Amino acid sequence: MPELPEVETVRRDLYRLVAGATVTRVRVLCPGMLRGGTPAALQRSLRGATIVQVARRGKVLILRFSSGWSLLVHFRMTGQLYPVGVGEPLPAHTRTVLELADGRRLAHVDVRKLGTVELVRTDCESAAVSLAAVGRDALCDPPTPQGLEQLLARRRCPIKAFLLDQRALAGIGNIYASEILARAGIAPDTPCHGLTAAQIRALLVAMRQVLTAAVQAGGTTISNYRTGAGTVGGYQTQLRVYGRHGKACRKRGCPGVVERMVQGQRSTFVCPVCQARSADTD
DNA sequence: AAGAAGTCCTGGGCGC
DNA sequence: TGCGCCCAGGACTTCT
Repeated sequence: MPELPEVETVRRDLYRLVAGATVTRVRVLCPGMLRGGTPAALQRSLRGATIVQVARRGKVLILRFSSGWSLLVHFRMTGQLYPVGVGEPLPAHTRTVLELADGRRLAHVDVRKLGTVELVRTDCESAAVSLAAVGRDALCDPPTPQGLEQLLARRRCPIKAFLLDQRALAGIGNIYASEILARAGIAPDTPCHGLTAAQIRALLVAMRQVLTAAVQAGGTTISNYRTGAGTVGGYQTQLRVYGRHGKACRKRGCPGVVERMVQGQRSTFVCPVCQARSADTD
């Protein structure tokens, strides 16, 4: 479940490992995952081109090529992207392969095929389908407390649902939404418009702290996330609530036991002590 | 118009 | 041992 810290880790690894590499051939093994393009168009646009930049917006990874084309990769649940060494076999569930001039292959692996790959001209990136509903980046371009307050005042949905909505704030998924709310001490089902100014400031601080620490740790590996170097992340050992139902809250001195609840068909993990609903938010 | 619910997809875990 | 069921959840579509 790659979210912002995982995609950022992949971005940094790929920049280090494949920037400057030249594509000699593109193999599309699962055409159904392509968005707005054909295997032939990928071949025409990327063959002979050099990877010049690796960027990210929200959870979307952007490979920019010297030919003036960009490849937008969304990992959804199980996507991975990493170079495979010369002579090594392609991993199971490889969906797209960029063969490189030095013999390595940049493999796009996705067990569940929920991810997407979109070819778009670099000068028209903002018009891409993959970026159409992507708002400002939660890590690199967060709103001010006043700006967030204005956004939240208009929304009546639970704050957890707001954090998962990529149109407002891009990059946060189910794991980090739980973690950010735990750190901020906010109950996930608090209606957006019921948050106090102090809670909104705490939310922004928690968001920055959690996302920054997760990027530093190389992301969270719960099931099959891999970094751009093919290794596992390290943030799973620092998770405060996610996946820890029945275990003690990790906040120092807190006697709470983490609970699991279902909200919008998604698991949410919460410490009932740190994240107690205040009486006036109902 | 906003929010809720359904859909896609497949490996792994679980119960019988 | 093996079968079948259900779960994981990001984003899109459809419904209310």
